[in-house]
Amino acid sequence: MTDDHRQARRTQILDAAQAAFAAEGFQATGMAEVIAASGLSAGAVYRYFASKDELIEAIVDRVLEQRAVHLDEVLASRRELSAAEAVGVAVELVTEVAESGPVDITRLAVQAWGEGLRNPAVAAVAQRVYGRVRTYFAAVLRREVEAGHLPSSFDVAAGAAALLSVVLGYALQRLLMGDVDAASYRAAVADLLR
Amino acid sequence: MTDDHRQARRTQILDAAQAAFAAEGFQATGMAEVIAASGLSAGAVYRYFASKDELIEAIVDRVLEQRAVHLDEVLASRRELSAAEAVGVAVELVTEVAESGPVDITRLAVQAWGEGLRNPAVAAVAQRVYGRVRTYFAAVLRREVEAGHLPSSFDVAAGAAALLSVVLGYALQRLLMGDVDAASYRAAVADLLR
Amino acid sequence: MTDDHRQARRTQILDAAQAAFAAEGFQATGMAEVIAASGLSAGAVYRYFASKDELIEAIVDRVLEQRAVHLDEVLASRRELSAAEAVGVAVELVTEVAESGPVDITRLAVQAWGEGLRNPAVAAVAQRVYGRVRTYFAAVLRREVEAGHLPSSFDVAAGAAALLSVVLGYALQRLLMGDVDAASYRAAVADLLR
Amino acid sequence: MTDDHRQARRTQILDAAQAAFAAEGFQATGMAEVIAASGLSAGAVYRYFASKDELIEAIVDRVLEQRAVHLDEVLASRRELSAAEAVGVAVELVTEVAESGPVDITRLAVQAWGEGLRNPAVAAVAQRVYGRVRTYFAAVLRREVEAGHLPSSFDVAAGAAALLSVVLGYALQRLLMGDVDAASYRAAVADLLR
DNA sequence: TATGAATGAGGTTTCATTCAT
DNA sequence: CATGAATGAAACCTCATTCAT
Repeated sequence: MTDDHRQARRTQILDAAQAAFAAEGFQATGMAEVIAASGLSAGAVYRYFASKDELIEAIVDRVLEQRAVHLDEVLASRRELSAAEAVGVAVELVTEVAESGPVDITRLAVQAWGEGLRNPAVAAVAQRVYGRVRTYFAAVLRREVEAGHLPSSFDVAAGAAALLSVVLGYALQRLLMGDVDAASYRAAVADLLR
Repeated sequence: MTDDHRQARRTQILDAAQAAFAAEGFQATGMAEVIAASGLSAGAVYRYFASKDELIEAIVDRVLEQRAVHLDEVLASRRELSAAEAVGVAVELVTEVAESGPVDITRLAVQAWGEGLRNPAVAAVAQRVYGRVRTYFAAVLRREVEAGHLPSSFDVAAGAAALLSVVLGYALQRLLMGDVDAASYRAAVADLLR
Repeated sequence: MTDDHRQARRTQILDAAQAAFAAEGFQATGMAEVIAASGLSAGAVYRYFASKDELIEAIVDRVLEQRAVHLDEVLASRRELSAAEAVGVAVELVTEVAESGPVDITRLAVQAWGEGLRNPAVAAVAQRVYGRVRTYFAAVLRREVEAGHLPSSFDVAAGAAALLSVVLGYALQRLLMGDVDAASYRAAVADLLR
Repeated sequence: MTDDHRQARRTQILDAAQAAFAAEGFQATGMAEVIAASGLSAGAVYRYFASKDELIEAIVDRVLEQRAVHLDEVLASRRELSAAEAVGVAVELVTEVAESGPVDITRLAVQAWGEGLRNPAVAAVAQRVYGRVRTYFAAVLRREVEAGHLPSSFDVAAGAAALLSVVLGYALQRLLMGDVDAASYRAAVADLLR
């Protein structure tokens, strides 16, 4: 059959798996749940993904990649942001993604972190995608150095990691602590970064 | 038997479980592995922990609690820290803990985050412990507001969440990305916070 | 379509199945392997053989029948053989068949024996074909009795079974033990039968 | 628990598996059938045999080994047999074993031959046990050579293989053809070997 | 109190076969 | 006539947990 069909089926399965894995994590979710949620048969699911691990990797890749692409798009439309603004945009995006759709996809990211500690393929995906986000933050920080807002000795790469922390930490605390408000968080970050 | 004995056995089991869970995560680690690592029998382990979930909860509680206590102690000895210094101390503590001992306990924290999304008891532990850390950061920030380094409108609670993000994000990126250096990270955070 | 076409397709499938089944046995070989080896689609294979069992039966029938026909031809050209010579010719034929072609078809015979124990249709094929071979051996032995080389009380049918054993046992030991030489075996059999 | 217990359980499982595999062959028999026949749970069976393959190997080993030991004992009590007598004894033993017990164990031997073609461990067992039987037949034949009943040029190893063929071929035809009588077969073999 | 053998439901994956296109 | 995607029962095996000793 056509490649379109293949993509459609993979998407159908990934959508189902995304919801299932987001709810319970990768290891605690059985393939039976994914299969039932997909509306397909076990055989059909295994035609498109050779194993649960392959499915997990595809899910992580898709979710993280989509978020990064999303961030790229938003940032491309908003030029010359300050560090505080860039982080704020990312925080806003996390919030929007979390609240859109039937399941909160940001839960998957947290699950992916744990999975990445035991599955090198998942770790590689995280490194690639988060690396790209850090590269963007690094560019923003470089401009801040050039503008004299940060010392010339400033380590842009380490700073980018710190900004990424602020974003990932927001996503985590939003889910785990449940008491973080996007607007307050953004405002506080802006104040902290001057 | 005596309560001492009971505590000794629980510690023995928790130590074994800590190493096993840190390596592979909670769900992917079998009780058989924990039991073998503990040097006890299945029956003995189940005498002290009624279920795997109870064991997980105890592990998470102990690990997070120990870290918070550790942080308390260090901070109690270093009065009147700035926000940057407080975060720096926490980052340093994460690094020390990670590099001490045969297994990197910070891996457990990341696994606990994922587990907390599906297990309310684990989430409660995280909320309690991370809440305490945030309370400390809030106190630090309050001093910064009083000193005029931050506007009087500054939301200390949200700011404390952001500082916690910087610490947790460091622990995460250290494990998952593998390219974050504690000293550079601390320096960059100090520069970013002025 | 024409009957020729049908025969061509069946042969194409049987050739593929023969190789696959010879390698791994009937039960351990999946239809997927047969289908892939045949170069046809699953649907096509099932158009010509209603089930795996039917395919197995057809394979066994073809292979055993071909061997028996082959033996008939060779024996028809060599009249008035002694028992030792007849067995020797059969042993030679087994060796030639085993060593000709990309896969050793004699492996299929051994697999067919096991299959015959659970599949009456396969057993029936074996009974028919091996029965024919025994009939031929019986004729040879009858001549030996008439020539006075064997007592008149000699049970020709049982003797034929024994001679068949010598041939089948050769095929088996050649495959399973791997240390039987056709020439030595023939010579030893000739000596044993005087 | 004690080693006795372990042996008892293994025997219990092997007995059940023996019956199940004899009926349907190794590949066509599901572990569920073996487990049900054993009266144990799945987990218990897998405590004593790590995999189906390991169980198959243990079954083949036990069955072939028991037959060889049995043959050794019978032959040890009957010294100075002729080749015809030795084969006769073996044929008799095959018949007795086949007819004793609730399932015909000789079926397992035929299944083991097919399995040996795809499973090297099974082939190794067959080589070892049948090799021992051939060694015994070789000793018998050596005596026949020394007694002048066979030429001094006689290849005892090849001759032993031929005698083994007569025994294995009897077992096979008894099962597959169903029309071989032990007494007639033995008499015919005796006549053929003079 | 401690053991570890036993449980059996549930895990992931494969398989012969069908049928809409 | 031919395709190959889809089926879903069944395959092998693991697992958290229990309980007789």
